[in-house]
Amino acid sequence: MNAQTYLSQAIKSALEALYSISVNENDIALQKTRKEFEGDFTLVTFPFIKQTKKSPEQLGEEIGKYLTENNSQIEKYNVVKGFLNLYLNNNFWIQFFNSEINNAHIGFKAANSSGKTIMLEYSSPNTNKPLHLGHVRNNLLGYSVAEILKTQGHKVIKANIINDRGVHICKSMLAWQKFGNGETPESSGMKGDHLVGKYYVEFDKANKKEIAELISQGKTKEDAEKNTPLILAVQKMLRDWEDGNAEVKKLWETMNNWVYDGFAITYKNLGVDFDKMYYESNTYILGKALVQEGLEKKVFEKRSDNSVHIDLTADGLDDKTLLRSDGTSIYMTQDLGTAIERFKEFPDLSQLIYTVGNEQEYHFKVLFKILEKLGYAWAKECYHLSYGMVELPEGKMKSREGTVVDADDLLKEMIDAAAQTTKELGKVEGFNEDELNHLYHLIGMGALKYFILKVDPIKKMLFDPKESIDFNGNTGPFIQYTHARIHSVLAKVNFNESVRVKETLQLNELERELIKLLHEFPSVLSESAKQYSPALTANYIYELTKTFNRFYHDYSILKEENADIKQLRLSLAKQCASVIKNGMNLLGIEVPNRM
RNA sequence: GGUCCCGUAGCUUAACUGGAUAGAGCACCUGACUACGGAUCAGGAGGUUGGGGGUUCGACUCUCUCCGGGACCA
Repeated sequence: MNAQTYLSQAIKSALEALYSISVNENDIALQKTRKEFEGDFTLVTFPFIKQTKKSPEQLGEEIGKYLTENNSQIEKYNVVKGFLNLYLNNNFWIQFFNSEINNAHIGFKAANSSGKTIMLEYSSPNTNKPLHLGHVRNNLLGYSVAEILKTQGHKVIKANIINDRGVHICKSMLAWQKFGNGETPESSGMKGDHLVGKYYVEFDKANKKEIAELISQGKTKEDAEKNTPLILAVQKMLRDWEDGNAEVKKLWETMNNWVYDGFAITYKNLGVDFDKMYYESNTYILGKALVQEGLEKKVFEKRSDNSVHIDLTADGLDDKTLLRSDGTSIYMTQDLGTAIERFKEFPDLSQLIYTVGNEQEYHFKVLFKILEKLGYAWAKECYHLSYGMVELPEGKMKSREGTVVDADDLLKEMIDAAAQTTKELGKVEGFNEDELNHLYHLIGMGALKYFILKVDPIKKMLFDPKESIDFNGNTGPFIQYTHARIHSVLAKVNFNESVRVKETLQLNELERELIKLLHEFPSVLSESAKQYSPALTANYIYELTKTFNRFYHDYSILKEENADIKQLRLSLAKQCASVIKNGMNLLGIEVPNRM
């Protein structure tokens, strides 16, 4: 049984027996005992002083005495001010450990056992330029949260909606037409997304010249920006696209396909995947039907100029336009239509999660509110997985100032750094070329992913390339190294993994600590899922790893003479390695057996 | 003008739903068993949790206000 449950129940009966007060088990504040005190869990007694009219210390003493006398597994207690520290006996922890001894996935609930289906949308790039550092955080976060949700028995559909239409891609197309001379990824040797991105930049450059030209002819800046020949041509191209002009569509398809080929490589290197791809060119029309629906339900109103609105001022939001007077639609309208469509497409869907940066918080607040007003019960299950911006030591990334960190460049740098360190340390004799490359990739990505995911998603994070390449301390490679070291120990012996540990064994303080940490993993996972935070999982693995390293340093596993203790240590090492591996996998990180 | 997020050691960060002396890593200083893998381990120094008020047995956490950084809506 879970230790907190066991203790809560015991405390509940103690309170009833001693003071005839009845409390809800959830109101019993149990926390891990801090390291400087002796104990496993601590009961805070302050909440009960009013009802019992006793001092916190007295309560602690009385409850502690009762608990140790009436519960065989509670061995001893001590009281410090209003804190009652409870110490479970070895037997309790060994029983727990034995119960999990053959479990290769401690803390994981059976796949699809919750009956809940969640669609988690992430990545969602535009097709006019390659992915950058900001997308990397999005991708890692989305992937990891999806994997963490699966551990709770949810069925998760990873979705990616690609913004493949609009002015942005037309800019690349037009510039390519004008200046490209038929250049292709094959002819240039450039990755497709980078090639298309190059023309997006070309467009911007050429357009700036035209703006300057117009201004020198006496136009205002504002006027000039709207009326350059290039801008007018792009607008025409967009209209042609919407009218289904065959030539434009063909170019559009060709260039988008270059981009998809490029993205596929980046996704593969990042190790992220999707169950469902959506393309905005297929879904942007869905908004139109939605507007009709909203008008019929009298949730939206049509103004005299034919524009459609919803007034959300009563909800502390604004008056939101959903259809402009000229009939052109708006992101919000598309997003509404798309959300509704998804619940039609997957009738068993219970939740929709959007992984999008925090600059869109307002957008999603409005989106969910409107869905609610339209009467969709699932609206309250929609969730914006919001995350902070990634900043560089020199400040924000700005594409105009060329300070954007390209995803592909970044991955390569990380992998190169991993290769260099690995070579310096020289521990990989016997690896062939493929194995080496795989190892470098795994370490480089481990460093990058851990660096990004260990930070609370909501916070903006600073990305210092120098620091991310550090492989010591609280880093991915540190954890990977520990795994490799455990593996190396286990590889040296034959031991029967399913032999249960002798229940009368005395545990030393670190063995005990490690078992307690393993016991904690299930609740870390459920909390991680509840908070949509891979950071909780990351920090836990680090804690486990650090504790294991201390244990490894202080005690010998293989040279232990007592066979029972040796068996315990081997099993313990094996389960620690397993939790480290499973936990890291949830962050999208592989762990090696050697490095 | 309105709404929202963030502020913790020099730097990067943690703290479970309000609990004990605010934990780590990097950098800096000092050490470690004739190494089950030193990408390791131990110790030192480093904090008025942006400032001030409030709520209470107790506040990094809740609340008000101000300062600073950022975002969004017209």
